[in-house]
Amino acid sequence: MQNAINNPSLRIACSSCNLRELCLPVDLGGQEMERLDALTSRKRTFQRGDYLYRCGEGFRALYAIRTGFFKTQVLHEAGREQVTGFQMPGEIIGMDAISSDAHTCDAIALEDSEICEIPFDRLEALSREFPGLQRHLHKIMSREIVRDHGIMMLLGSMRAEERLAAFLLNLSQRFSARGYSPTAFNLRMTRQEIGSYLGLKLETVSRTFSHFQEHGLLNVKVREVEIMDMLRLRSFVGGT
Amino acid sequence: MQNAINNPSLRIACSSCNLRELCLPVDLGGQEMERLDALTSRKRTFQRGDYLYRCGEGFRALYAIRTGFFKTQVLHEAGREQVTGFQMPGEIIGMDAISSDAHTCDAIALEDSEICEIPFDRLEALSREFPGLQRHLHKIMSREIVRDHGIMMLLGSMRAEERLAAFLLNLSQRFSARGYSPTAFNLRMTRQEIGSYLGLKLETVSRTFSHFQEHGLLNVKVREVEIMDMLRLRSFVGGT
DNA sequence: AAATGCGTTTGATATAGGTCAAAAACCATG
DNA sequence: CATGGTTTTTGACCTATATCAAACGCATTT
Repeated sequence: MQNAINNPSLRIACSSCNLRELCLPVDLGGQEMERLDALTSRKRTFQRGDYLYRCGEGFRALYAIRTGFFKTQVLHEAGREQVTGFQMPGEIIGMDAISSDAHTCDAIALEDSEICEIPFDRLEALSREFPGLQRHLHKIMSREIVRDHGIMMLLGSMRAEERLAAFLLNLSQRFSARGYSPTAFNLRMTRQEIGSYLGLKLETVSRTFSHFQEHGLLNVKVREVEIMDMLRLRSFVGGT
Repeated sequence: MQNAINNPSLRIACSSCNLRELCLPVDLGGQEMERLDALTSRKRTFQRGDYLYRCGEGFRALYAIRTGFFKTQVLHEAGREQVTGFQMPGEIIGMDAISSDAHTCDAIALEDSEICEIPFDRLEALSREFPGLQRHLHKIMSREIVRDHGIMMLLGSMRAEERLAAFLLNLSQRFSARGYSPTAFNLRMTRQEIGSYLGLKLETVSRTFSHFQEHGLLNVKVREVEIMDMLRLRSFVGGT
């Protein structure tokens, strides 16, 4: 954990960040952008397995992912855990903690990653000055709510194949938005983690991958996924 | 649908609302409260089955429930629907719509109900002036995110009995916070709706109620529920 | 190269909850 | 208070997914 203020090499401004279009500064004007730069100067790096925050920790900041991959999970008694999301560059995490001033889930790096820390009180102050930023912050929180509703739909009323198809299409779309291939990517998470997220056991996830492969929808080689028939995969989710 | 501005009998100010402690104005100072009063003057009443808003409708306002009961649901293709929540007095709904300027779910009255409309642009303007209100709005949105994570946990990793127990305890706690009995209440929603919310079929919900009754945990008579053994019900959720 | 260890795949079997169907209870209306 | 429609309960049976178990693949260490 380094102090970025003393380490100029880690200072990457929002204004020059290549995730600008996906992250907090979307749609901001020049003056707003400058002020936001001042706010997000602190960067931190994480290795696979490191915690960005833990359930119960005090709330100070939101975090924008610059590079890498995280998962968030809520813990129930006795090791039962539920993965609530997988986050990738340009996404903001930590909003769960605002309501009680403490984090209500864990955030764990799935690979070596880098984040920008956004002190929340300063973000609030800035968003009082700039209505555009304020609205954007509200949109980010609202988007999280909408995303969660989608997962409820998935968990509450889809079969295993539909869930996995929806999951893969969601990843595909997010990779695509970041300039990566929508059809070939590799998974950063284990079958176990996918299963937890989708409300399935890891064996079911593995079997469903195999089914998809048998039916020519995908090529899967452990963590490497190639979508062969996007349309048919889509028809699974909306479909029959 | 009446215009409240022309109907003084419907003008109930936040400052004199008995839900003050649960709703938007919690922790606000005198001046903030007055300004909020001016903003929430429009009331609307709904009958059982009426839509407060529909998926796709443009976003204008958040809604505070004054009396009654609502459900929210997201629609999937071909009639498949997922109930995402049941809302009671003092709760704020509509935040899903901020992200895309359009509602992403339906909100439907489960009984005759009354709401306060809170125009969102004016709420944002006011919260730029009053940091206390701003933080409170953020907390409300964050609370929704945390709530959704709890439901994901429930849908992703609990068995039918645990789900229903968690559901009843949640209702109990919310009735209790509103000054009603935590042990005896009646359900405003059908078995079907409970099932949709909990990711179960209505028959399973009905059977699980019967099991609980056989084991002396509850007395159920269709919509009337009496919790007989709160501790044992709790141990179901955290439990075994 | 062998050994160790984690994650994945696959198979055989079990079970929680789904499905289908019918009866019973409840509710609104004439 | 009879009627028709909806909701709920209960039963019998079925299936999707879980569980248990073994083998396999791949990466890392010795």
